[in-house]
Amino acid sequence: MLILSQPAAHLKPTPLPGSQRSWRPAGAALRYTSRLRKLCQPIAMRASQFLISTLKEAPSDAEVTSQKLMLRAGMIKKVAAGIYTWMPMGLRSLRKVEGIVREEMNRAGAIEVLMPAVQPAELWQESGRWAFYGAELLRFKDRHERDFVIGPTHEEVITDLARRELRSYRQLPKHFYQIQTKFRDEIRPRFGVMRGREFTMKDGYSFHANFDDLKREYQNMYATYSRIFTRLGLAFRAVAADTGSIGGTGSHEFHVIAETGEDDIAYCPDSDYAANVELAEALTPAIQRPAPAQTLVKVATPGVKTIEEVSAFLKVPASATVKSVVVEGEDGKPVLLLLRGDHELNEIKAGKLAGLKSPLTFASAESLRAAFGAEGGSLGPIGFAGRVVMDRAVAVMGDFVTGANDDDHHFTGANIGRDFPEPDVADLRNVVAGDPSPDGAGSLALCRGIEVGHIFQLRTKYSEAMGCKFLDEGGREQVMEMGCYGIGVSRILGAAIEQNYDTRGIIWPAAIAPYQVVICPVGWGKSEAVRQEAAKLYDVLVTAGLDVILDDRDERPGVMFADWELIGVPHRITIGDRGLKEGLAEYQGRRDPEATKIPVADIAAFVRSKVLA
RNA sequence: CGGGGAAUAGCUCAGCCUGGUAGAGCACUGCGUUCGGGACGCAGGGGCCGGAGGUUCGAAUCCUCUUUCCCCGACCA
Repeated sequence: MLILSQPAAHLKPTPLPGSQRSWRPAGAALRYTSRLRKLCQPIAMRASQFLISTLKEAPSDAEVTSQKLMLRAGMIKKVAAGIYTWMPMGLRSLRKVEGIVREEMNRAGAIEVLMPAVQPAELWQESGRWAFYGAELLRFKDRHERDFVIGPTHEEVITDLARRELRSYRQLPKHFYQIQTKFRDEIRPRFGVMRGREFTMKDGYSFHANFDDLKREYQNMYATYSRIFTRLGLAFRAVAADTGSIGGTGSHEFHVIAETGEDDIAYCPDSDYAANVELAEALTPAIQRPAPAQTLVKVATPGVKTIEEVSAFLKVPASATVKSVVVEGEDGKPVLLLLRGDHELNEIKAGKLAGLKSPLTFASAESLRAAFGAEGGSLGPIGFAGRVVMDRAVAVMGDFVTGANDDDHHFTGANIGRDFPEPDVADLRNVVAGDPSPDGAGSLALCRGIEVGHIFQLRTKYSEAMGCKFLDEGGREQVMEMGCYGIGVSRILGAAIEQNYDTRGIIWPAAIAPYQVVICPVGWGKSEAVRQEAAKLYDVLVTAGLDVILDDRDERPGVMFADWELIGVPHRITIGDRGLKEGLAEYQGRRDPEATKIPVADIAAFVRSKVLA
């Protein structure tokens, strides 16, 4: 009914899929070869056949640059919190990252497998992680009421595979990897693909007859990861890391350096040293503790609680104050930790102190009152009878300010030894910029990083728990040594953008741009000459093996330029009547301030050299 | 988990206080004019105003519940 009511002019013949628009240059031969190439070279594309879905405004819930740009460029679409569809444009980049990772993993001697995303609970119960892993592990039951999980990682499945398949030292070492979708039910998914719940990860697991061989493979992966991130065109740093909840010893994280990173990294500009701030050692200062010069004075500090307030009220720098942190000991008694006022407690380091409750637990207000006779904000070591541990930086302080264990009072001129007993000394704080590098090569600087890779020496944590054993040369049964190696494939795209963008949009590193080259014909719909030149150039570049897209949407130049700059294609060629009259085309690299005029006859070779550069 | 905010067209938002059957910009469709940096005019299509209940003659608007999303916090003496 609707159709019948429409004027006949609205009824146009529907073009067949893949058919050319009527104004495409005629000629059976050209059409034939072009279609043939399309089959042989599926990477090349005409924009009118592709899906370009750019947005002028980013959805309001997007927070960080990479997320906004990926949404605006139409690379991803949000489906639920932390869950995205990869749009055609984004998928091309994702596949390129996967391709590089796969190539280098294969080159390094690892072999690819594909494990299930859904895993039976039994395996997780066997490793002990069913109970240990929290709500991040998405669990569900099937119709038979059997428990399953959606895999956040695959140690259990691969160890199960290895114990079934590998029985002899002759079969070792083996390194299996996969590129696969993981699910972690993050408390607060954010930053688009950088902290999604569903994400693509390359995870590899190696099995060895002895520790030395594990260490050899660890080095192999260290080198492989460095090669991968170099090929991806990212500025990165390998940092020594805490082994965290996964367990094991020996671990490096690979971080892409970016302002918006979620991790703090301490590195030495003068050496290779780099470590997660949580792990970087704060050395003992190379100075002696000064002799006491002031007398101990108790001063009223009404309403003054925080270090900033104390510092402002008494007009002393925060570095001349000592702050008190009270945690619970194994026996439930409070333990006082002393830190310089301007330093932060490192809970990982503190948690490793002997005799403390694990995990590290801060004392309650009631127990503070009972043990110190004062509230938080007025606590200090003087007069406290329990155990006290001070940071290395505190150990060299004299004449400092600290809480008086009396509400609204502080001491000035406090000194260790004279005013309270000499406490134990430990490394309790986060390093700060300017601290000496632990490798002695200079001083530390801090930066933010996005973790895109992680390598672990797992040792026998899982093989032991799950009975993954082999027979050695002597016929003795031994537990395998294991390593595991992860790369956040989808996160890499977000990280790459955080590192490479401008006001116009994304600036993809060449290796992972969805297309290498875009041809923008100005006046496609009305100029036969433009169509011919553009189509010819397109065919030449496709034949040359370049990853090229021809923007035949017949949009105005401003729209085309804005779209492709947003999408971040590295190389753009503009062809228009104006230039053709003089035999010229234009080339503009994504980072170039303006276009360069190049003779039409040379443009293909010119672009080719740019792409290969 | 605690606290705050939001939910209206594909996207960004207005309307809500002071109830009266829903708007703008961008996007989309048609026609015309334009045509080298996100064009213009005219004419259109598109929303059970997150869901459920209540108050009312009448609810996007007021009330209750619910769902979803977002933000902040979870180092502090």
